[in-house]
Amino acid sequence: MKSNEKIVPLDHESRLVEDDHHSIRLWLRLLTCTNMIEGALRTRLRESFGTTLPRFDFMAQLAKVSEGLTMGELSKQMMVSGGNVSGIASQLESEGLIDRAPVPNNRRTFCVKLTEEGKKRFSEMAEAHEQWVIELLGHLSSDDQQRLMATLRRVKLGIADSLD
Amino acid sequence: MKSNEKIVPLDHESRLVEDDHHSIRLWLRLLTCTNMIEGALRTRLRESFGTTLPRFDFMAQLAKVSEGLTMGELSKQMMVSGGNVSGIASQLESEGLIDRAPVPNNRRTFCVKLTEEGKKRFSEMAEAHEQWVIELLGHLSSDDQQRLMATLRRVKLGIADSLD
DNA sequence: AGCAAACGTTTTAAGTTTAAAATATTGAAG
DNA sequence: CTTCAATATTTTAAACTTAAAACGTTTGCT
Repeated sequence: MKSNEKIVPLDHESRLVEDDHHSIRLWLRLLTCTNMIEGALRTRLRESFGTTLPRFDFMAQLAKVSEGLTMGELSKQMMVSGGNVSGIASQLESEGLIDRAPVPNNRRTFCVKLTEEGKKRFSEMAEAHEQWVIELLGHLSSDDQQRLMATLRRVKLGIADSLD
Repeated sequence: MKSNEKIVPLDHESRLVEDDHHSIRLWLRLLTCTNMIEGALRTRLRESFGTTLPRFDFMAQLAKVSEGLTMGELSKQMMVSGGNVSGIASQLESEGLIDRAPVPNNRRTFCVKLTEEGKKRFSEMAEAHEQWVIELLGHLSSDDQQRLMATLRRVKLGIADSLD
């Protein structure tokens, strides 16, 4: 069974088992919510702008930082593999939306930035994207949003913690 | 800017704008949490059992329902495209973990079930999976878990609502 | 200087995912 | 009975994703 390597009074143990199932259900619900939002955003990005979520995310990271980012930083921010950002970058570069500039004292890295065209295209998409997210999450009360934000912060820190 | 098609007193409007950003930040945090958990589970499933998250999810859906499911039901439950379950099903079938049986009065659909071997393999994985999820989420207090569950329920319903 | 380990990125191979087109079956209306 | 729309699934093409290997670069150590 589960969590029974420790011997505990029965009601405590059954409580533990209940909590265990709660963790799974919580995870599945979290996943469902994320999938629903992701799906809605993907569909709309495609229909409205003919682009994809990963391309949008890539550009969003760059838009936040005017100095540009290295491929490694992008990979970390986006939480995807290095090879992944590499592929998306080639596409965006060939479309003239980003620019890879060499860095003075390090020939291994690039400084990736949005081009002017890239900034323009991104800002068009970003406004629509923000409205979509508000449409999807804005029905929550301000209090709910704040509490959720705080709880997810604890989730995030707890996970980081349990991954050493 | 944003949300300013209505004219409202300035402090209300700036409050609105703040809430807007909160929605985006909330979405990004939700996504981060989900990605972290998904990544951890994927890595462990691969290292411990040489399988993948989608294959595990597919089997998990079947394990919940002894009568079996059709491909369409699986697709809906897993919230992925039909073509996707189709591909995963062929793999699992060729490995002898699931079984596709024709349905009496409808030659279009299959009834997909776990084989005995599939049930055995799944139950081994399920226990480890549950422990991993508890490890990742169990640090939240029981109260936090319950509140989070309730709030995510509202999120889910609100999204379903805003998608018509 | 020479060399090994670490770093940053790209490439590769295998697999996942999607949207859309294709296929096959059912049901219903004329 | 025939045809046409709806249903259930599979196939296809393009894109994304990962882990691991390969590559060039940097850094530190002797």
